[in-house]
Amino acid sequence: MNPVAPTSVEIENPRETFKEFLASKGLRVTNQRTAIFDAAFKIEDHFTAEDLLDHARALDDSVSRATVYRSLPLLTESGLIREVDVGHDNKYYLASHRAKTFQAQVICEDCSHIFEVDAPFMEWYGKTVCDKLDMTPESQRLQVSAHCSNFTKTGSCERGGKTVATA
Amino acid sequence: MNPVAPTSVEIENPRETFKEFLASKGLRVTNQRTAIFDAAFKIEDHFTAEDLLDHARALDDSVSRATVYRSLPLLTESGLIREVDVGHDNKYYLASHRAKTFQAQVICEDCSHIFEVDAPFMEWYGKTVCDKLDMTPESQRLQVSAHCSNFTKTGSCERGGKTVATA
DNA sequence: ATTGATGCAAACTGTTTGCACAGCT
DNA sequence: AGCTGTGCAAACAGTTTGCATCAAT
Repeated sequence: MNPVAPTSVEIENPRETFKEFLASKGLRVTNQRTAIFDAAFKIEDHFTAEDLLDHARALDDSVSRATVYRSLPLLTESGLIREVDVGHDNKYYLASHRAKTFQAQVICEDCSHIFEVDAPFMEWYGKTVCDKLDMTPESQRLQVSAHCSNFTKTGSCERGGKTVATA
Repeated sequence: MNPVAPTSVEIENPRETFKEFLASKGLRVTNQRTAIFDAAFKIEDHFTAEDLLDHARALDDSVSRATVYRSLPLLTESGLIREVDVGHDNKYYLASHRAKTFQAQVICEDCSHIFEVDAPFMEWYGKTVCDKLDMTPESQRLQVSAHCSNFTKTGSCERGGKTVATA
């Protein structure tokens, strides 16, 4: 559909990839880490640390909050989970296979829903601006806060559970 | 220089404007509120709540942390101060007369310095994307995290105190 | 004189950390 | 056995709030 859409990195065996990542850093593959990873990879939406704790506990009830917080940096470092900083109260995360490389977020002010939309030009923009400042771009993010016209009318902006919109 | 640069709203008498804002909401003009506003308007850089407390106390040492936090929403509501959410640990603010309407931020990962740069296309982008989702854009922000090549070489990326760069 | 605004300190939220114990390898 | 990873609870940072007092209108 979109001829220049950024490609999402599709990983064959993500869990194995995670284990390899741990091994490569000399870290152990524990039940908790596996449960946390499995949970994170399975959640279809953007999630918070607390959400992740809930889901991970459903898989292994020995998982503690501390371990979730200690694992999150590992997950993001491995590239399998990405941090989506909306600037709101707490941080959000999203499994990488649900997001493409350069995407912007549209945050619904009414229901807090986060839509991921393609924004391939972001890379170019970051480079252009950084060149002028003699800097090297590391990452960029583009976020639009918006109101759902559906919500304003009907008082609800549920979109049938569709979370990752490719507008 | 820039033919389509967004214009910064220049206010003749900002302190008076703030007083009028307070009056219009039936709020009292207190010494503390005035001190906090004066401090905020005078700070040349992006500032945190704590920075503002320091500066406000220099003008009126009776100002408390609680009042600063209680005043910040007033300042942003009045439009005289704007919130610049960098997603980092704490929130940053900036006097509106130091920022233009559509600007992006380049955040130096090395010294945490925030550069404001023109990004007039943001408005267009927000509208375009929101149309597709049947939403109404409220605000948009574009942020680039970057490394300062100067810092990497010399271990310092002070740019002569220049904070608001118009790249 | 009213009634809103303030300072203080305690509460709160999200996250991090010290410590003793559990469990990989 | 040795040492990493864990759960627990306490610590932490930034922000919010309840309450008695203070001061703008």
